[in-house]
Amino acid sequence: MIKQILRDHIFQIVTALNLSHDREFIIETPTKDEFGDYSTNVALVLAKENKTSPVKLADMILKELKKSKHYKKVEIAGPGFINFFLSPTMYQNILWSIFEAQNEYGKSTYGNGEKILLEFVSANPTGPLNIVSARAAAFGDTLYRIMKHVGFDPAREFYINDAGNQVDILAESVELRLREIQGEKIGEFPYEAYHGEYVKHLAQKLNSVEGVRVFMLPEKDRMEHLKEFALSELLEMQRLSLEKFGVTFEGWVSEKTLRMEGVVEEVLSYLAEADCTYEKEDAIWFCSTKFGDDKDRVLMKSDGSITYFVPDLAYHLTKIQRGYSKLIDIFGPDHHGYVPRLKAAFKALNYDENMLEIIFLQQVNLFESGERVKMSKRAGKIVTMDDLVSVVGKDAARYFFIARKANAHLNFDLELAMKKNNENPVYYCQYAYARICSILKKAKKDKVLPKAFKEDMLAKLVKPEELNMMQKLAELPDLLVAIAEYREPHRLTNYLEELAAMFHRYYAKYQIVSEKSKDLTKARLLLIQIIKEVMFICFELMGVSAPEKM
RNA sequence: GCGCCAGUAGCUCAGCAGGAUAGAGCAGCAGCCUUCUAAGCUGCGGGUCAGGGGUUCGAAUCCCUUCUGGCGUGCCA
Repeated sequence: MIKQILRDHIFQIVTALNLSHDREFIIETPTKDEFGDYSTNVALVLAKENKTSPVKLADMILKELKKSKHYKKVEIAGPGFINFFLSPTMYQNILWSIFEAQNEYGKSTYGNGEKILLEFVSANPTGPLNIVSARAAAFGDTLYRIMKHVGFDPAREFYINDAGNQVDILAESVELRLREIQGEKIGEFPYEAYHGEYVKHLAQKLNSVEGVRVFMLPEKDRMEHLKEFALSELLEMQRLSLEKFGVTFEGWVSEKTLRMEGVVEEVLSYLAEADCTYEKEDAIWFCSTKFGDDKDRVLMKSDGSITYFVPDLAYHLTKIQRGYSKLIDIFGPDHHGYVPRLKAAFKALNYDENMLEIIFLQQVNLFESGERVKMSKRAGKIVTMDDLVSVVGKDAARYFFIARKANAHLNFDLELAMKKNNENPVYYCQYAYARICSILKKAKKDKVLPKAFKEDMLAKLVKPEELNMMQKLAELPDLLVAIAEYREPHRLTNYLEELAAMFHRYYAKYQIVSEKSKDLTKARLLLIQIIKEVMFICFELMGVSAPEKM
């Protein structure tokens, strides 16, 4: 916001001075206060192409900048940086515009309505969602919300792997448990089967509804029946877990349905037409190595069944057909090897491979009393998303998951997430919000809260802490754009923590409702009202609640 | 072996897209409630940005290389 104003101004000057300006310059907020509120490297960057020294060039630009009233001071520093010290009036104007924007603040048309498909979670419907899925859900959903806020047209999708091997094994696992319940000796439960308790629960449920009738069906029909039953149950369970987590999807796409629509054959024929398939050892292969993959991949196995890859590729093609220009897949850490073949297929079929963007989330390690919590999927010992949410709550879980950048391992400290003090960043931020609400409430009760805020009330805000907060508040729109563009939601939690810290410090140092000056009180109440609104937007974008009382 | 990701304070992590003397929180030590929520605030110490080379006015950031850790490398999904 402010950066854009400064950028435009500099650009105007550079053009007016007839300077060559091929290279990009930046506006940044310096780490040190003495370097101003903002600074630019424009003179450093453009010196060479204008055949002059950075300091001389900075001097030329500075002369023009000084003509403006927006700046309290502009100066040259170091090797040729130009530092800006903004006037309080400029900050006050911006603050007022934030107040007027209300919940619309930070919204923009940056994304130009570009249709973006975010696919995430897409877990196998063979068990409860685990914590990596939870991370994906929090990450994908927050990214969705932020992208939408800055003018993209994103959609969330969950791809259901309801066909194929894993599902067969699921059905078999349920059948075994069912036989067990009905008193049959099944011996040792097979190694590959699903060992989780939830399989027993499924079997119990089926038993209480249908009992032995299940086994009156012929084998083939019985397996279909079991599959259908288990899938719908588990899918519903997953959907509920996500809903409790505040995550919904615009679309649930079933692999089985895709297969029935004949897309598998289509994809095979496309690849064949592009002359990218061949037969070997009774299987049909895709020569993905021609397009950068490590090895060729099987499309149709020697037993005539299809690999996971084919319907998944078909699914991706439907995304393009539905008009999405960017396909973002959010994957867990165990899918690295899968990307080259997808990209290879895009190339083979003459689609721009850059349409496909993969974000990898690294694994999540749970820690309890400094000890890593061991999980084992086969033994059925996984900490599920529901477990986590019931222990630490939705707010802490969502917050912790987006607080780290995607491609870093996430050490999830369960105790920290449950703590209710300033060590826990979620509470730290929420507490700042609740404090503001409390002050506003009290001000209203004491009849010092103005009926309507007016812009000129802000003139009283000149303390450095106040100006710094205004600057921080003004950063949000640029930040949201950067988050959407670089797919880095974690920067929002950083921002919120910084803002909360600024407020807590301010609160400790200054009295907001003061008997001495009514005008100052009004100004400060307006300021915290705006902080509240901005914090609310942040919480909303993260899917974390903003409590008015704690 | 090959591929992907990571390595920043004792610990957990930021570092705004190449900028000025690298920042928080926690842990440690010392303080602050008769005052709008102490679920808070203030002060002090703490670094070979894994090592080495390169690119340039300038590198934690970009390139090369070595080391360490995690993950992947199915006719599983």
